[in-house]
Amino acid sequence: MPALPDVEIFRQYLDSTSLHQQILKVALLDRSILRKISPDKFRSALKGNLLRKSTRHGKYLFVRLRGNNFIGLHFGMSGSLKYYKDKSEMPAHTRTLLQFRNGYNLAYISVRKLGRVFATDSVETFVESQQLGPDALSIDFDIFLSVFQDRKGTVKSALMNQPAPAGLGNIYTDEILFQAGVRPARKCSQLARKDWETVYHTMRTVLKAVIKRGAQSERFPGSYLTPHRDRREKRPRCGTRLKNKKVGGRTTYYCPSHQT
DNA sequence: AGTACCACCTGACGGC
DNA sequence: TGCCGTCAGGTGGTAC
Repeated sequence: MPALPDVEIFRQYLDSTSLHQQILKVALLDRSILRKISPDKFRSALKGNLLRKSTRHGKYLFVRLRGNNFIGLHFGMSGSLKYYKDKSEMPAHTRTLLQFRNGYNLAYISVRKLGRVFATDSVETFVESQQLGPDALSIDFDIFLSVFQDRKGTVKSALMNQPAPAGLGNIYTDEILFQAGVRPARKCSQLARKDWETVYHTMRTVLKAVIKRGAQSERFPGSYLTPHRDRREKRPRCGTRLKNKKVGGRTTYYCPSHQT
């Protein structure tokens, strides 16, 4: 699930469990998750160090170690963090593990190994090198509009395209468009400024609401689309059956009567 | 520039 | 029960 809201929850989780704790040991269980850093450098960067401050940009979580040393975490399609004490609680698919002085551990989990761990000495430089645009919760409307105005593809592809507002994934893009009343397959060129205003404000509202609910879909308001993304349970919302189809290569759900 | 397809991986699920 | 095909919330590459 790791799009912007999920990563924000991971960030808060990391803050509330692991910040300012001394790292005694680093276990790298699968080195294939590392990017732009060798296993030795990764271990030595963390060992004996503290996690000093966390920040998030889009779907990336950054943790400052000391000085200008940062670790960047990306969670792919199936990643998460877990803080636990007893060895027996180590989650399946833990790829790397920090052991703290207080006896607790922080596991970075990536089931499908699509997550990645980076090192960088500047978050700004890293964000540029990944060609990420402003974060979806930080971008202002004028920039937002300028990104989309001249695009030729569909609204959904444009929103999901990371250079634009960074952080939206498949699920939340559908949710935003559902609540904004815009069909995912509409062409960007068909939307007026007023429509983009609606999409923009809906994007902010949805992301904030989802974060407030811990990014757990079972806690989302009943009017949300997300809990009903299921091929077997296409639940109607306004008396109409939800449709699903591929848009931009991704499974997409929408309400044909409510979204135009 | 946009799109379509493949690849990276593992697990869950439906069909038979 | 078990095997098999398909699909999954992300990203990056290539080819048209």
